[in-house]
Amino acid sequence: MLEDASIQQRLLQTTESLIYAGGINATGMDAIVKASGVARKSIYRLYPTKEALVAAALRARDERWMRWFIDGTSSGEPRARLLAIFPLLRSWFESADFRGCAFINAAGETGDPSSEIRAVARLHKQRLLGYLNEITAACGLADAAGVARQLLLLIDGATAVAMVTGQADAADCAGQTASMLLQTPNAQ
Amino acid sequence: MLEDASIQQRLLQTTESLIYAGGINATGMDAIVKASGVARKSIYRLYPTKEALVAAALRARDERWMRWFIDGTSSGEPRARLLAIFPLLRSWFESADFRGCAFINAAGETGDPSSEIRAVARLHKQRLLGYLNEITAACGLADAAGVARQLLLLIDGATAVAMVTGQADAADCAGQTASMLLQTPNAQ
DNA sequence: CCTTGCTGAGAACGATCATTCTCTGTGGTG
DNA sequence: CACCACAGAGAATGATCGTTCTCAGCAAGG
Repeated sequence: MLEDASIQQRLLQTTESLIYAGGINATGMDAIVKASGVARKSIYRLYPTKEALVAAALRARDERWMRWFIDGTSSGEPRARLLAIFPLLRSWFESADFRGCAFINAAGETGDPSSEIRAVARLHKQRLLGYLNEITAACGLADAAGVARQLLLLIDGATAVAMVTGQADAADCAGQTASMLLQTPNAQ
Repeated sequence: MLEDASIQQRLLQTTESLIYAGGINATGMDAIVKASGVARKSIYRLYPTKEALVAAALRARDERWMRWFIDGTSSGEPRARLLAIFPLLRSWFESADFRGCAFINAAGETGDPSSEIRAVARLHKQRLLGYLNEITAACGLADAAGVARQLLLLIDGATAVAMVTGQADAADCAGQTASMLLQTPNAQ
């Protein structure tokens, strides 16, 4: 028997990329079964419903995305780490399968605010904000929490604009804005 | 006979609010027929397919939203108009049926980049950017076009964050960032 | 060997999807 | 009055949805 973890990872990975590429509602269980090679019965034993499967796939994406984001912004002095965010985003925007923020897309597609999917999206933004807070605090900024929130706006704004318009240089624009924020008397 | 415009407006208005509240794919034609009181046959005579109907409803929302946005930012001197954007956004975020930017949501739900829906979303962002450009140009900023793009990022970022987290004060955060942008030596 | 439990493959289910069709007015124009 | 195009209501259609069920194969434990 293949280990449990293997089949589960394969299922979550397939689900994640299918719903990221085509949307949640437009992705049927048939497609997930066919693309992942995991049997329907196994899927429903692991997750009681499609919504639970999608939520789990989004949680897996959260882990992967945050790891990618942290890896790309963890070297150098704090200020350089902060400004490294935006070239990193640009490389993401330029990748062939870029389709915006999976969590904003998922939340936008989900009507019910108390849905598990919305909860995962909220958690992702909280985690991202928490990490941004670490960096701004390390920069010694007077209002580290406030600047972190501003950075979150710039990141999500650039991601949304790049998704809708296809212009990857939205990342550069956000980066310019961020460097202005660091030049204000905000710095300690 | 009720005028053509009346039934068409009623249809588009109903479609718009249903898909804004529940998403495109989750909103069935049955629901649109029932909520609008417009017969199926009439809908399909006006629009050949659901996608065309949704695109038309989004175009109608574009007009309505832009009018609302321009109305709320058209009085006073240019700089005041610019800063009036963010309280206006906040009032939107606080409204009961706020669900983020309808165009980002729609684009995020639509996999095909060449879809008509994506085209409407692109057009909306272009129109918004064009209007922001008018304001920044009226402010006499050195890099009016660049600041307009930054404002667009802040607006979309605040809208996305407010949608996911439910925190309406994302608008205040974006407003603080915008007023910093105006204090930099960017001003002419 | 036999049982037990999980696998993949796929059939079956009722519900709902977008779309087309039929039927019954109904209001305006000749 | 007769005609015609469109209105609303809803039935029919074939496809697809999420979910459950069946069945054969295979690995591990007694």
